[in-house]
Amino acid sequence: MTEVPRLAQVALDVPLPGPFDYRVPDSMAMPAIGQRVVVPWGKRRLVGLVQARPRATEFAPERIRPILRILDEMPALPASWWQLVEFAAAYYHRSAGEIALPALPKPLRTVPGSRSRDPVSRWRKRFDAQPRSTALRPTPRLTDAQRQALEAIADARGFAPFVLHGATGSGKTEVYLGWFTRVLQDPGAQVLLLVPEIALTPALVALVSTRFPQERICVMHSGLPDALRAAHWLAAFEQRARIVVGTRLAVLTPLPGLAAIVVDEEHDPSYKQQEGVHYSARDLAVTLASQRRVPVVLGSATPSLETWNAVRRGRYRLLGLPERIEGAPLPKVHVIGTRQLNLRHGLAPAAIEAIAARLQRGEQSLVFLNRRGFAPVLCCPACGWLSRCDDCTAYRVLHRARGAGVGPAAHFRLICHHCGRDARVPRGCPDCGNVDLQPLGRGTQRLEDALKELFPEARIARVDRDIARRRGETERVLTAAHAGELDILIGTQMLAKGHDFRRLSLVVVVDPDAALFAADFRAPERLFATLMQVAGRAGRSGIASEVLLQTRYVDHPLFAALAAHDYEGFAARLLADRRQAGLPPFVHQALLRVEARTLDAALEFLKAAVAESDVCTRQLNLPQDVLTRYDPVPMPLMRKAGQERAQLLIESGSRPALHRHLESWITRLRLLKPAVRWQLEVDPIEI
DNA sequence: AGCACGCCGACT
DNA sequence: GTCGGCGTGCTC
Repeated sequence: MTEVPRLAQVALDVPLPGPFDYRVPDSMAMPAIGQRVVVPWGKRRLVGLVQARPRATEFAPERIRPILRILDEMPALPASWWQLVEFAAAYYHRSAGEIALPALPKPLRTVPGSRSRDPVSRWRKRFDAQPRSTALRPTPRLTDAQRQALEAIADARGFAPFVLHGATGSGKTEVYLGWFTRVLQDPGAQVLLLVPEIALTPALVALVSTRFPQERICVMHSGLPDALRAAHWLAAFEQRARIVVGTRLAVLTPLPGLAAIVVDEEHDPSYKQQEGVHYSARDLAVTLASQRRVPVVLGSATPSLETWNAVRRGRYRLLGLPERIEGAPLPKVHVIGTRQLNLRHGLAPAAIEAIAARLQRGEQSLVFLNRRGFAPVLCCPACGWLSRCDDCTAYRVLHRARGAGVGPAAHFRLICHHCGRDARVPRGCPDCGNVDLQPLGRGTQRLEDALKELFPEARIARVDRDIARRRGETERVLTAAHAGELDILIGTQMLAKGHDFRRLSLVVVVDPDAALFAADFRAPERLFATLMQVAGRAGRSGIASEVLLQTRYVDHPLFAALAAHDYEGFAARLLADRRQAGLPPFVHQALLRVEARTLDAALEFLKAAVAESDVCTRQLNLPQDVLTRYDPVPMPLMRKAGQERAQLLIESGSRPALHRHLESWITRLRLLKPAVRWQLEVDPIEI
């Protein structure tokens, strides 16, 4: 410890423990905590955030470098924001800088060039110049259940977590909006609404702005251009925007007036960040609510088992919306066993008839297949060759190339969905030369061809990630669908969320079976949620509607629960299974993931990590059985983009014990300095 | 993560 | 002879 006058600890987005000590030059005013600064970092300069102002340092004083500049065109970030950042840093075992800086809009975390002058006031003007909505839409009459839920939430004071459980079409959104109306009567109040996907924000923002015509809505998601995102972020921070709608990253928006939080579709896996720090925005939203002492509503038709377990234990309060509004009945679900059937292009005769009937009646059908491309794999019937990816442990998927024709003239590519490598289809089998290569299985493109052949007169469109890559195309298709200009929609889960197609009265689910027997223990939970969601697209305007589910496993309990619209029964079963098997939410997990050039190197590192873990357990005096550590194993997708991957799972019934172990483990792992890339993930959702 | 330094293969 | 491959070391 050396006393150094005028010190600042700065959080930086670098994968080192941090924060880092810097000297404040005599000529410079002491920066406030939460202020942005430019500091030297090796040969580079970085933007950082002042995290603390200590009196002494453990770092060799002669190596301490000076802060170069204070960026003070906007106020310092508030302590309430730092509190969440610091919680996340501790919980996910990363430095505060790795949480805080990526949460800032890009222009605020990059060193400003010498000629960029005062973008902040430009952003202010830009946001404030946005027109407000003029079309005021009145609040619809609430059902009794909606009103009861709303009263319960609006009566709550301080931290109060609610689960709003209601089928698609039961009017959860109206409850959120009713709550916001009350909260925003306080002129200083701000509300935060999290949604799982960018695609869902435009419709929601439109709805919210007609309900709150006097407000400008702050939209926060990664699809916004940098400057626009900065303008919105700043408006929220400076309380010029009182309503924030956004995806997971919006949870880290500084909101000084925060008074209400909603996480819509809280079960959705996209709340878990899958790059950088793998945080769960839903979990952080609940923490944020508790830190700020405000109510939080988690809405879903199929709450996650973590959330449902918290309801069962009395930690979250359950509010139910038992029926759809406007008396729209839930669709009738029929499970069709396909083993004994003669399928045409993968479709059961009953499904084809049902689509034909909809065409006749001028109603819409949705055919759901959660697999994009033409066929999942290309094979050689003569020698058994399969279109494997050279760089991944996966098959390349046969895709019809963009703009190419249909039928035999179409030209195809082989694309790996994991690394993106894209190759032309070989003229003949690379192993035996056979020119008659066959696509195996079917994806949405092939299904689209089949439906066009079966129903040449129908207006058919497809929605999946390949379509979404074309600018504005998804929007175009969805608008056409809403306007009733389409008869048959084919799509992946992109189509399952949020949309309200008025004339849709049939959903056909093609081949959901792969997820039934997946290695991931969360697969059934996810499949149930997806199928509930896609089934919920049908009959929202009150037309009698049905869901036809094609499967080889008619007796699977998941389908029985789905047909009975019985989330609670299904959740109870899954929870019982999880408890029995010792899986989350009854244990807490962390995963050490490693990437290396060879699998041996990866496994070697994990073996060393196991030894270090033993040392930690001994040093911390943790009881022998409080932690369970599994053997290092190659990851399900063993090789990705040429990197071999392996992982080590560690779990405990005690979160504090797990976290104490992780904290000291990580310190020791850093000292191993291996030539592999590793990362610790807390609460992994895919194992 | 970047960005340097450093020591071995095919090329203007 | 060098341009550049990525191994490994460092950053308050």
